[in-house]
Amino acid sequence: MSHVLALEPGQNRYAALAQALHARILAGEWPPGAALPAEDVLARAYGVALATLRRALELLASRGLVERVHGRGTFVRESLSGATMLRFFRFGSGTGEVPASRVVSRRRLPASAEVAARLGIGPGEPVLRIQRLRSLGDVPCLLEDIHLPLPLFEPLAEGDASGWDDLFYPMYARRCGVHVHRASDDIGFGTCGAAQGQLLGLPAGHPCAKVQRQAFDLAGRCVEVRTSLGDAHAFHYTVTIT
Amino acid sequence: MSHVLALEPGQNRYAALAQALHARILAGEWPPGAALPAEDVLARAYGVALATLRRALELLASRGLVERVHGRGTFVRESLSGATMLRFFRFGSGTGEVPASRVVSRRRLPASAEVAARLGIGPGEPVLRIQRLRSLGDVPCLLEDIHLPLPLFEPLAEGDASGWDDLFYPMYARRCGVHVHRASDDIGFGTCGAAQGQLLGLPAGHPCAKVQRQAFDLAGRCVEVRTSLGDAHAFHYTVTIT
DNA sequence: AAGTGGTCTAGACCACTCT
DNA sequence: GAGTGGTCTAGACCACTTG
Repeated sequence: MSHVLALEPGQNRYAALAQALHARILAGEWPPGAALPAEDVLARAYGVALATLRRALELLASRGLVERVHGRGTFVRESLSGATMLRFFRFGSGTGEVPASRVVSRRRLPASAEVAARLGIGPGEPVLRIQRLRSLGDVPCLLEDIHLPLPLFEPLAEGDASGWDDLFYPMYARRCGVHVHRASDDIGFGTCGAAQGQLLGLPAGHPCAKVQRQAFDLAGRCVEVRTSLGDAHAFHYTVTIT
Repeated sequence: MSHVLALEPGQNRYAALAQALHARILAGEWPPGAALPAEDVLARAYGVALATLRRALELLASRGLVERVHGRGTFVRESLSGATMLRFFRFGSGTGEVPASRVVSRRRLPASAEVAARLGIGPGEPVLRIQRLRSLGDVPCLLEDIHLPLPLFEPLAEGDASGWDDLFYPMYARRCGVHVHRASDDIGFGTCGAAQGQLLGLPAGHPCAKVQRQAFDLAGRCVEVRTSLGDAHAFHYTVTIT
């Protein structure tokens, strides 16, 4: 199989190559987790030097689109897994304790204007709302409010929710074929309402950190919107600038 | 001038090369802002291929140690400049308004245990404490509490402080020869005291975002410790994970 | 025009993984 | 041993900046 490379004026060959491969990944030619053809095969297919093709793949790797493993191959990245909201908080003994997770409620409902805007769908379109409480050793610490667009996440709308995984993203991939590839967390401050406080074991009006997340798939569509609430005094986050 | 490359077993040539150049930069052979020798000169000096030397320089560039400019050269990075604490807050009209800056107090004093620990000096050693209020259009929004180790920052301890720059880091470089190269911001929430609230125009006990910064020079020594306080309701920050 | 970094090639050899 | 990505070389040519 031979491919022609469309070289826009002023564009590098490796950038054009990366763009071409990116498009083929989005088209589903190599699904998440699958291996791309070997370097020399791809290089011959596009008629470029090995080093040029390697540079294109390194570009895709630096963008988090593929993962390269010495001796094994180059793979399309699977969904995120290590992105828990708990990294924003200092709870418990500091040991890497595993947080328990309980689904408090689950309902179909029409998207509010705000949720629809963040999901990129029309207001009133059906979504699945999941409320979930995370605890460390019986102490509730984080309340999550999750909205999922509904035709897509139908498999989660029915059936037993008590056996769900602690990590949602791998579950989205397995049960709905949705791969979360990138997420954007917006950190802010607010107070909790009475009902929220009750679940968290905090008085109404207690200061809370509020993290609003949008999660995106490979194609850049927003597939999840999530608001997490936790005691402001337990919040901490470190940024390094250079 | 020819240089020998110490190749630890299992180490790449470009990594060793980067390490060697890093050491020469730390030693002051090329001060911040200065240009390194041209690629072919360095490559010949170390007896490596051009591509290998380029890879070493790209490594240093990715670590923020040098900056490469097409057609001009490779330069040791100068101090940070665009790292204002205001990026953590949503104040004013949202337009890129320039914040005014007023030094509220300046005093020599012995380092408290906490400040000493963060600065990496002994407790009780002399430091300069600067308190500074930043405002947007007459509205105070950010209170900064800065501690500087004192033998080093002597030039700032005396003289008129009213004409100081809005950006401190370029001033540190110009007046004290200290180049801030990296900074770590630790974000948390708390409340303000009575005196702090008075300066910020907030009631005592009002919820505040607290950003604790450590700033480091090229060699990794902590050269500044800073605590910034602002209204928690104005706080917001976005992180993207991938 | 001279000097700098950026792109691209062709090919040799090494290191890791799997079976 | 066969197949993968990682390192290194030598050299040609291009693009940008400066005098």
